[in-house]
Amino acid sequence: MADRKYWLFKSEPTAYSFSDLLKEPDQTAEWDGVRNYQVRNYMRDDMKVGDGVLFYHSSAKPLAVVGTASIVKEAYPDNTAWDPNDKHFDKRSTPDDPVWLMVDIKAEQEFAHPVTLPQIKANPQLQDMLLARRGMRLSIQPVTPQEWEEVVGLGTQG
DNA sequence: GCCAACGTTGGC
DNA sequence: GCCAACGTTGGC
Repeated sequence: MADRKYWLFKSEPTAYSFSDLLKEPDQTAEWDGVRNYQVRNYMRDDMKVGDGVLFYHSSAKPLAVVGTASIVKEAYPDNTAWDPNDKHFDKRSTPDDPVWLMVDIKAEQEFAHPVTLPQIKANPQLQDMLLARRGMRLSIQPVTPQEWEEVVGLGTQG
């Protein structure tokens, strides 16, 4: 599809890893817990079924993109926001007026060669990746088609 | 509406 | 464990 977009999803593997995703029924998971407006807006306004996802492990060894996934369900209310027992509970969000959204992603492939952060920083083709920027903390970031090609190439072929 | 204080993220 | 870079909060 011509207008397929690409994203990078960060996750701390101690909280949720790519192998956790691979173990899910149908290798599909709800990406809940997003509590940042910019990230919510990316999900709400720009993410479509079929978009590509680079799955990145943060605060981990190694820091690396470890595989790919795709969007299989577009933004819909994040019900964890109105669960008082949930870590990400937010009383401003209700079923009638949801503030926070989530999408579903499905694993596509696990990289034979995880693409590490130092590798990304050293690669001239990937100099502009938001991930490599100091202070870039968004848990979901847009990725260009060129960056996608490069990272997937490195991940699958080394 | 400004901005200092605070909490969080996340690489190092 | 440190701390820079952000986003959010709350006093004024």
